[in-house]
Amino acid sequence: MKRAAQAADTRAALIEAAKRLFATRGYLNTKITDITAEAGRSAGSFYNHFAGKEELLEALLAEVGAAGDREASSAEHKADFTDPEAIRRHVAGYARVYREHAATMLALHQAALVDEDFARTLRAWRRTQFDDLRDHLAHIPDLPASPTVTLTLLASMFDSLGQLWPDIPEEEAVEVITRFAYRALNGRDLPARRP
Amino acid sequence: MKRAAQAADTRAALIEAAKRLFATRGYLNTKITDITAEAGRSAGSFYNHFAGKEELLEALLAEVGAAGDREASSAEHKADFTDPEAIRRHVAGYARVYREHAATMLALHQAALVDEDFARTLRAWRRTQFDDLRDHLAHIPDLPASPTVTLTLLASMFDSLGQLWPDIPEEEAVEVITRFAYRALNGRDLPARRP
DNA sequence: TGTACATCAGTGAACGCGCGTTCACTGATGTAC
DNA sequence: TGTACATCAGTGAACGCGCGTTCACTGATGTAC
Repeated sequence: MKRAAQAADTRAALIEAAKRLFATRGYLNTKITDITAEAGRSAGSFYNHFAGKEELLEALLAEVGAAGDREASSAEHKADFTDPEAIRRHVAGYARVYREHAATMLALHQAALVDEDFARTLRAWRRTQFDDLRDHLAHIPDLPASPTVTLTLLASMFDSLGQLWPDIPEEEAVEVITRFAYRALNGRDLPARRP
Repeated sequence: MKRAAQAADTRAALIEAAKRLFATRGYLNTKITDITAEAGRSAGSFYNHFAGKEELLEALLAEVGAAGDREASSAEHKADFTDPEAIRRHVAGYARVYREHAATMLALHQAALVDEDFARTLRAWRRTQFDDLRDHLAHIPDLPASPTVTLTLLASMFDSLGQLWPDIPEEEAVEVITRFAYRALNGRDLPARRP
């Protein structure tokens, strides 16, 4: 079975090359021949594995989706955002997925700008994220705004992880966003952390 | 002077057409021939006025820059973010510029993804915005994080205006973001508003 | 185990589409006298 | 004011570049007998 292994190697090499290039130049600026060159294969080889750049991105998204599912099922998922620890765990989980899949997330955002299919995919992910978070706001007595609007602002704070990292160590970024979010949601400062 | 007027007309028509298309399809999805068609001119006419799509975008940015300058000099610009009114005015000013130039801002963000020059322009704008805001944090006794990090998160909240609007009336969006920001910065709820 | 043939991953030159850009042309406006 | 020429905005067909995609070919791996 050397042939199948060879094919799998090439496919993996293309995917890794694409991630590297997406991370540095971005999805839109990366040509298919850039990917094959970076992977050390010929241009034509690409089409043995993917119908186009879109299909490659879908393969990357499948990886993230699988990781996200594992994430969701593993953590027992404290569900009350009046508890700072619940916020912290969420932000940390988000940070982990982000760190491991930054290139893919960036690529998805860029692809969504020019491709309606990926725009739909991105909206669907957002919706999933929102539905998960919505329950966690239930116990907060005095939200700063309606749940939906609060979620929008909360999500944009979570997204700023991408701007903080890697300028700032991950743990610190998580801590800062947690504190920011806790204050905004609950209208008071974070209580001192239990050790 | 009919000729100069004619040329100015066409230039204006191209700019307006571009704004409409940038707002609906985005900058990256808009072809030069789309713009000329929308403006009711021939393809070649475009190059009498702009060297390319980039130069047209720069013309749009010049408009926004001029508006922003007027903004900055007109408001006397309360400068202490322990005062909710100071936050509110800032957010409102930002909202006004955003409403009037949403298409241009969107186009700039998209252009920055594929064009290093526009990426620099965008970073420079961000820096200007930051420098303005930095002073306003000086009187806050207990910031949620270092000034720079706080600014990053604050800016991303200001940016969520673009996601709220126009789903939500501008005044309400301003109010919500103000409250969110006040809580996050000062660690307590917004005092009741003086009438 | 050996031979003959089939299959398949990979190659890279060639093809062709989409779109930015050019350019010879038109007709209207401006200028010289 | 009138005539002859110059200039300029606009036109749209044609050109050509960049890049995605194809395809005939190669050589290695797999299969049949």
